[in-house]
Amino acid sequence: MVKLGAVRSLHHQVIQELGRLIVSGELAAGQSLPREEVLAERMSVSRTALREAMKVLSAKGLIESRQKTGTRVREESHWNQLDADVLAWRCASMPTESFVDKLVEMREIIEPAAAATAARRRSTEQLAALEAAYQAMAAAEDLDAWTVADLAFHECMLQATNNELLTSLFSVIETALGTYFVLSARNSANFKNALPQHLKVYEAIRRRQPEVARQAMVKMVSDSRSNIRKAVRA
Amino acid sequence: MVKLGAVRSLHHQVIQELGRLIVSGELAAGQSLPREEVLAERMSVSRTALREAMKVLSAKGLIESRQKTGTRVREESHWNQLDADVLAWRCASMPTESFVDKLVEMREIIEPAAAATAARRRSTEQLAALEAAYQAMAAAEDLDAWTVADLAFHECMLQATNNELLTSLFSVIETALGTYFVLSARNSANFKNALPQHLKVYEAIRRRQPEVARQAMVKMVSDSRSNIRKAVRA
DNA sequence: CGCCGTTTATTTGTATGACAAATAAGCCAT
DNA sequence: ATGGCTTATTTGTCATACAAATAAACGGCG
Repeated sequence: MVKLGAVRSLHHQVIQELGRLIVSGELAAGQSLPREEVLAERMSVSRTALREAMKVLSAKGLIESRQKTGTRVREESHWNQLDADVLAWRCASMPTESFVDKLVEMREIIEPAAAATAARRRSTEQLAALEAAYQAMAAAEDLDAWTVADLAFHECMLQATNNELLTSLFSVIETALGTYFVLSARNSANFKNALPQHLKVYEAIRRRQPEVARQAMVKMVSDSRSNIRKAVRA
Repeated sequence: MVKLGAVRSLHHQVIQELGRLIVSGELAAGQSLPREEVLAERMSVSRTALREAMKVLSAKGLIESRQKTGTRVREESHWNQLDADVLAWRCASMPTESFVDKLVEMREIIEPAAAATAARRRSTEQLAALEAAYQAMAAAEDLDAWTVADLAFHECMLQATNNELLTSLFSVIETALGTYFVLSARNSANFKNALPQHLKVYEAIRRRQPEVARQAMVKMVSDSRSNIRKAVRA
């Protein structure tokens, strides 16, 4: 997932570097950055590349530039917390339980509601896609295959809500949690434990039973929560 | 809310202009933009300013640039749907009922859950802030005062969840809905209708009763939904 | 004729230098 | 001490040149 060798471009590197520094707190809120010319030289890039990066960080709410005053790190409350990069930087810098709890909390709120909505709105095609994903999970022989199918299942379910905001939100949360999922899965010997629960969710969505789908999903998420917590602690 | 006269900067204008064009569909997905030099001249800005804008749009997932190939508009599924700008552009370009419904749906999912979480986690200070907001609503003499206090109430409640992801998500939804709220409020003669429901939510959070808070909020949101729908149709 | 490596042409990426615009801070006169 | 004026500093914008990547054209070879 994480492209290690692939250095996409200079300004991309700068975005990553500065973003990480800010989100991790090494550059505290309110603190002002060196002026562009100096910062550019210090990072060994041209002012052009630096500025392109700063515009992006600015769009993410991390910094704020004004003429004469310079560029300052903004308060945490102004950050685009739901931006994929910002989330990734947080995951990298605070692998504490508390942040994982917040991610899981989001999941607990979103997924059951999404399951219920999907049960109400899914089209025939969407149901077929969901079934295909389930079958792939059932047929999975190794952990990697199962993980791929699992993600596909959740993706299909979200698309079946026909609300792209919901889809987008969850994909963000999922990505962030992915960091820890890898860990949790590596440890679990029998990875197909959750299969029956996925079946329950699928069946409820097929039969258009929102409340049944919601309850099944509540259970599934709460189970996986304890797994993730165990993995993070370890 | 919307700064009409304030033209922040050139690249900011470019971001807005191109962003709007893409989200509205006037620049279709897959379509490739003119090359930078041409596009810059066509928009009467330097290539530098244009590029700074394009990097931001790229970060929002709207476009994708590659050497030799040029810059293309990305599929809708790659957009950062939860980005404040993207949402704003959507609100501006598709004032259809269906999008409002999606926003309201998000609200129906988030707010009750947030109320319940706040009832569990709120600190004494956060409760005090919530009460202050409620008192301001009760004391409001005109619509503007009430609107400000109303927003403050919801803001306080979300902060009381102590989950900044939740806070951030809702503030985005709220901003987007704000466009329509204005309309709905203008028409309602007795704007203080919702006051008793806010009291119920506040009381439940004070007494640390998650389920009561959730139910009260469910009711409040569903009431406001019908108001908004009426307003949008009008 | 068709395949495959090479060259070329085009487009984005990066660097540099110059100037415009805004504005905080210092200065000066009152 | 205060209010307006000047100045110095920093970001904002522009123009130009070159580097790097790579799709497309080319050309040699089986």
